[in-house]
Amino acid sequence: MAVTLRDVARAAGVSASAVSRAFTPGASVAPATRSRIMLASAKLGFQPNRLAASLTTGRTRLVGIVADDFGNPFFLRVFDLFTAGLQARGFRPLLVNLQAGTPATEALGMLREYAVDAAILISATLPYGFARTFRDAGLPVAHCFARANARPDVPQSGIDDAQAGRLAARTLIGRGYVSLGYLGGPQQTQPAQDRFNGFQDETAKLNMTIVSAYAAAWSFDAGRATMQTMLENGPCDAYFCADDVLAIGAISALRDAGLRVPGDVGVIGLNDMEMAGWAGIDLTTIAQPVADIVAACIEQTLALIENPGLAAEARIFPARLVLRGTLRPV
Amino acid sequence: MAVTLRDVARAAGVSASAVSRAFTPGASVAPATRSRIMLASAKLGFQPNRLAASLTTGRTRLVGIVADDFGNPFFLRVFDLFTAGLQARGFRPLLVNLQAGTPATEALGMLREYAVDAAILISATLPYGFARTFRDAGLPVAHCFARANARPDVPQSGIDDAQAGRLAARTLIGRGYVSLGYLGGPQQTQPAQDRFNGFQDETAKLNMTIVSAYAAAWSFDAGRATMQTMLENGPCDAYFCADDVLAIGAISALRDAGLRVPGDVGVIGLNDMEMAGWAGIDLTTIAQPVADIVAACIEQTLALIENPGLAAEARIFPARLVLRGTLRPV
DNA sequence: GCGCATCTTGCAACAGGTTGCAAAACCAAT
DNA sequence: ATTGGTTTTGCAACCTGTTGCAAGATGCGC
Repeated sequence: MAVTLRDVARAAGVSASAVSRAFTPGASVAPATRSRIMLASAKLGFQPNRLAASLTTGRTRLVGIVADDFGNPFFLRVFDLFTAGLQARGFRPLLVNLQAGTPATEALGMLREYAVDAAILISATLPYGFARTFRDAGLPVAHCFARANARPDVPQSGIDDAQAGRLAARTLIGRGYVSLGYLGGPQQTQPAQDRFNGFQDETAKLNMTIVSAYAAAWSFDAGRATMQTMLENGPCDAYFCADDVLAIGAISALRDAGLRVPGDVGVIGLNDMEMAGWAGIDLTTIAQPVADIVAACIEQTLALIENPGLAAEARIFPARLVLRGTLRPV
Repeated sequence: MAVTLRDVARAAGVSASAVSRAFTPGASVAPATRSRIMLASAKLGFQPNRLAASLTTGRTRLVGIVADDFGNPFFLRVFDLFTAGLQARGFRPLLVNLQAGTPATEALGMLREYAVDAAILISATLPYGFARTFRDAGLPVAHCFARANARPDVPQSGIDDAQAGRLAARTLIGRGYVSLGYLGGPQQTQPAQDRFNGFQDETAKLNMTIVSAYAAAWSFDAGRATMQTMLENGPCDAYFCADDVLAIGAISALRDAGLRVPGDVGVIGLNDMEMAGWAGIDLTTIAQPVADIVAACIEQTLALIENPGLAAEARIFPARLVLRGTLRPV
């Protein structure tokens, strides 16, 4: 059915090797031969099969994208950047949509079946050993949005969650909020803990105590439900929510309880996803430089493919305050 | 580096064919032999290379997902459903992120290189001939969220946009709104036109005239900007926005102009994306049964792989009204 | 016109599986 | 034991490209 190398070879009156070389930049072919081959290819509609080529070259130019949070709108931008970025560099993304609890070995298997050149883990919630399973199997792997770690097991990129937490605390303190609350994502996830730690470090300097709670998921509903529970003991002056969606859910609960934001209570989120800036939401938040983080991750991944022995490095970017309308003025 | 069939064959003391058959359900292997092979495979960590297999079987179990709108949060859910659905049936999604204006032949080339078994177009904005280019090249293809068409060129699934438009009109008319406006997405896209046509059909029955405008993209900013322009001639009683994100942008413009929603002006959107239900947005909208649409599309695609001669069929689902807080009570 | 260096080309082996075919092994019945 | 039928197995060819090697072609300087 499909046109093969040998069909073209026959049509152009050359050997199969010649056709292969015509499609390999820098290979030894006479210009006249090459153009004759290209002509025949165009006429027959030939397109080299990269998978067949991968058998000998050992490269598929396929990169596995492993993600487990398709609920958070923040990730749409991330997928866009990853897929476009890989595509621009001649790689094609193969998606693995991790259902909660899929073991690492199974995800690994799904990718090895297709001989991907590398895998990228896009997740803040994946357990710690996940990336290591991939690396130990000899598959180049990078972890995006992982916990900041000066000496990581695999290349990683993201923000320093503790720094983001400190920034949130300083921002709230600077506005004169006194009793502070923290609303995190699932407790077993690193970002939820690290953001809390940074937040607490800064408040502890002033001997402030903070209340905290962890939502069951990084979602609107979980944020809303958790805030409702927190409110049973009365509201704080302001809350740091470890994620924008969580923050929006929390605000919904606050307003339902008759509290005005920012009139009665301040809220600051994290991520600066697109809709944080939408009217009706207008959320003050801490931004991750997503484009930089993704670009760094792609760079790390491709470097690792070139040189599998490369030492793992952490690319950590600063988080940045984005002021909108959910905190009172200074 | 990687463990191959022959390594396992050697370890298990059988031929390569035996190993291949051990991994092929229903193939002729003695149970004892199979378990010996499986044991050896497990010990060596062997995993069949599906790409190598595809050379002889002609099947990669790869499905190309072609999408061009990573800006609309609605699509995150769609990606989730597609990737999970394909995965559950043993297919792996290969993503093509279409930049505006990428010609169909180029997208096709990216997929043929990897010998995908089929392609799925996920887009309401792709030009009409796109899918046909794929089909004419002999690649099974289905189009999700395409224009409802009783006799389509390729299998398609989605809602009947005209019906959705009629539903919007009837809803607004039923609430007593008199002067009505339509805010569509990019004018050259089918859904923007068809939703308008349905909307107009219904209003024409009552001899109402409607004002209409088309946004430059299916985005918040475009919706907001277009509504600002529309307001120069004074507001309508209510607007039907052909997409939720557009509607949210439009509401932002209305409120900025000092108009209350739903006090002064009513707004109804389309899609019922998750955040339409969030507090602070609370958008009345028309829902597409996304899960059904995606499931139908996957089904159609896999059926087409099995039987490439299958006649193209349109699976059209009814759109449904979701009442929230942006229309005045009846 | 010759010799030598450089290009170009085809052959054949190979990458990692699959599969038609025929031989070998097995089983039960005579 | 022998026969006939069914299973199981291995051989070898094949899927589509790539690549080392050596032979053939070309070009250049003298």
